[in-house]
Amino acid sequence: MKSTIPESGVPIAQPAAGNGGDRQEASLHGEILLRLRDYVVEGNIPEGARVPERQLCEMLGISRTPLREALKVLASEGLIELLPNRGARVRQLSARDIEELFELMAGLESLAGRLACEAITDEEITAIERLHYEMYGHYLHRDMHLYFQINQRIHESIVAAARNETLKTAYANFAGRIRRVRYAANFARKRQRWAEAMREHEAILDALRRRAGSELSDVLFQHLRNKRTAAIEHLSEDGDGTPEAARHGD
Amino acid sequence: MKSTIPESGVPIAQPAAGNGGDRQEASLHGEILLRLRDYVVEGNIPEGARVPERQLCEMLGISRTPLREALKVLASEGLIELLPNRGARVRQLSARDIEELFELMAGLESLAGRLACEAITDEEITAIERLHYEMYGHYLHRDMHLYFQINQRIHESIVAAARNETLKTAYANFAGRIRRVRYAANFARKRQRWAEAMREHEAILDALRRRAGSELSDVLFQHLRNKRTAAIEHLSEDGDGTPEAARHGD
DNA sequence: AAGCCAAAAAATGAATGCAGAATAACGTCG
DNA sequence: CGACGTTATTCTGCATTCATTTTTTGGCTT
Repeated sequence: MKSTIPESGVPIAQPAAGNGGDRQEASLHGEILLRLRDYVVEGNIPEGARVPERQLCEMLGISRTPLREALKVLASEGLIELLPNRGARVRQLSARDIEELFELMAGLESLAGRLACEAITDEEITAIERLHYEMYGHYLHRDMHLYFQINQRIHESIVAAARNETLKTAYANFAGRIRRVRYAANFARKRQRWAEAMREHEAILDALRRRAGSELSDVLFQHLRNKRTAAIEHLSEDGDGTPEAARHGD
Repeated sequence: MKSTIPESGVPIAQPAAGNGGDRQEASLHGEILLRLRDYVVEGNIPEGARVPERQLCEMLGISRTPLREALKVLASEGLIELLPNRGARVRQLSARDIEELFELMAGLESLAGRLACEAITDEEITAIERLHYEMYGHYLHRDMHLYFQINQRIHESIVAAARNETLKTAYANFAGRIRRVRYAANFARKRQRWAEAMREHEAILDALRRRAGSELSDVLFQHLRNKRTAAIEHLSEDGDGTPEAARHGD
């Protein structure tokens, strides 16, 4: 049997106690949607692999109807592809696709920064400052894993401070699409780039403190664009490997 | 009054010769999706109105299965709402929703401008200049309709020049969501605001010519933000509706 | 007559069934 | 022995059917 889906994990098919921050908790197709989305985003299905409906139905213990509804939605979100009469495949992102997504994310976060400057409270800035220093500590200790975790939280905080739910949703959507490669992108950072990123983060914080919207917008965009560049380089260097650098000890 | 959908028009239910620039032309649910999306975006269904599946099925001459798939997608696109066990409704945008969408559109177009500066050709700039002067003519003649038409094309040209299909798609998606109110937003422009918009457009063109990415990003954002403000003011002036306005198409 | 409860009708959500396409399996021919 | 054409199986796409939920309608009580 050429099961494209690893049956070992079985992260789906459980009651799924508390679902995430999305609507549609009640209906079955909504539940399925949330689980399938997570399942795909987490990378449980190899890229470009065929996703047989039958198998997923058994996995989820449901009929094909709600599953197919969920698949349509996932396709509209850009996570999977629906080939006519040939089923669903996990969307394979070309290098250009990834580049475009990074640009888009940079634009959205740049926008978030600009908006945040108009609405952010001193308390929120203080919170971000705390995160920043914590991140700096991880940087000094060369703890990439924790560093990226905090880094993520900082960027999320900025998006949250923009006070724009629509933006937040869109941001989350696109973030989901590139989540796999984003992982690689993070580890693409060499020492030098890492130091650079830290300096950029200080500039971000500085602009935020001064509520300098345009400036923050600019700095954020450049920061994320650099990240993108690093990611692209990394991807073209070695297809997928996450070598010794992946161990956060260093 | 039960039938929330005007049966007179019947713009759907035809062979639908050439469908638009989207994928999924082959499958039935894809076809349905395109038609339903247009149908909703064009404002054929009153806002907040219930959309009975049965009626749409008859209208489209299909069974409920593909229709429901299309509805799920439209919901994920934000055009309609799916209330559990209570059917689909055309999404009612609150003032805040509209504001958020305008901000988002401004951000996307601001991003487009920045990216465009890196890739745009002289020919494209010349084309936009031509559009600009044409628009200026309509401005002088106080021809709002043609003015807005050209205005739209200019903004589309900028998005196209960004060379980012993902951005373009996202832009189109959000544009669809606010298409109704956007029309109102255009006519919200009073004389004074109109002159201001013209000046801003010149600044946009100027920054574009110099390929000044950050600057163009800034100018575009402010330009669209002003537009937004005008729209919001306009909406709060005469509460809701503008049903007759929707007639004129674009 | 107004309000409320109950039963009927209709609509939604999900499962099953069926036709057509695509893939796999098989046998034949070169 | 390999390539190709044919058949069989699997899978997708849509329609139909079944089970709940909601909404309506009718009747009853106050």
